[in-house]
Amino acid sequence: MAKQVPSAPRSVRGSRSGRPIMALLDLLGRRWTLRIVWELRESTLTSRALRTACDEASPTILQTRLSELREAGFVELTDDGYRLTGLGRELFQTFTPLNRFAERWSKQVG
Amino acid sequence: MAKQVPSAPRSVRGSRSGRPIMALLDLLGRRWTLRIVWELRESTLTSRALRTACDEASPTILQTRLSELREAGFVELTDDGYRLTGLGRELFQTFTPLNRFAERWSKQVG
DNA sequence: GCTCCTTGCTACAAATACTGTAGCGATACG
DNA sequence: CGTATCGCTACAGTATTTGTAGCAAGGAGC
Repeated sequence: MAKQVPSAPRSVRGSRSGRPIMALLDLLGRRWTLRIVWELRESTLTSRALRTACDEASPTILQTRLSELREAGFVELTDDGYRLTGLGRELFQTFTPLNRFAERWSKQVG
Repeated sequence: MAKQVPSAPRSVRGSRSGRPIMALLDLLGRRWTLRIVWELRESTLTSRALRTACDEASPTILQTRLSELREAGFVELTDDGYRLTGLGRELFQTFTPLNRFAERWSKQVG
C-alpha cells in the first residue's frame, strides 16, 4: 500500500495530530528527500544529473521522492529538468542555518 | 550490517564527499530522527514518554535513533530521561524557521 | 525512413530498514 | 516478597530501498 504524500492538514504517518510541521517532518524524513532538495538548491537538474549528484541513488526511489516533492509543491519539472519551485526555495532557505550548524558540528564532534 | 552513525568528517551513506551537511542530512533523513528531536525540544522525556509522544513508534527503532543521536552528540540520557544537549538545542533552533514554513505551506498547498 | 543519443520513468528481485509484540535485567516502592 | 517503572533487546512479519535492467518518447544526424 502506498503511503500518502503528506500535504499539510491531513493525517500523516507517525502522527494523527494533523499539525503541518508533522507532515513536513514526515516528508523530509524519508530517505533522499533532504538530499534532493539540497542538490536542486542552485541549479535545474535532469533526472540523470540528479542521480549523479545523489551518488547514483536508485532511480526508483528518486522518482518516488520527486513525485512526492512535486505533489507537495516543492519541486517542478520543466523542459530543462527538475528545479525547486518558489515554495521549494523558501523551504531550502530554512536549511541555510542547518548548513552552518553542520560545519560547527563537524568541528565539535568530528 | 549496521549503518554508521554519521559523525561529520567520515564517509557516509549516500555521500563520499565527507561534507558535514551530507552527514547531517543523512542522519536527519532517517525515520523518526527529526520527530525525536522535535519532541525533545522543550522537555526531558523518558523512553516510554518519548514513545507515547511519537505515536507509539516501535521501541526498536526509537532506541536505534536515540543511540545515533547520542553518538552524534545531540541527545543525552540523564536520570530524568532523554533530553537535547546544548548542541542538540542548537540543531533544534535551525528548525524554528521550518515550523513557520510548515504553517505557510499548509495554507498554500493544503 | 533509419540509427544513436538522451530524456523521464518503471519492473522486479534481492537486500535492508522498520514495525509490533513480547520480554529481559536493573532499580525502586510497597 | 509482589508490583511497578526504567532503558533496552529479540524476533518474526512487513514495508521500504537498492541495484540492474529496460521501457516509450523526443531530438540530431544521416
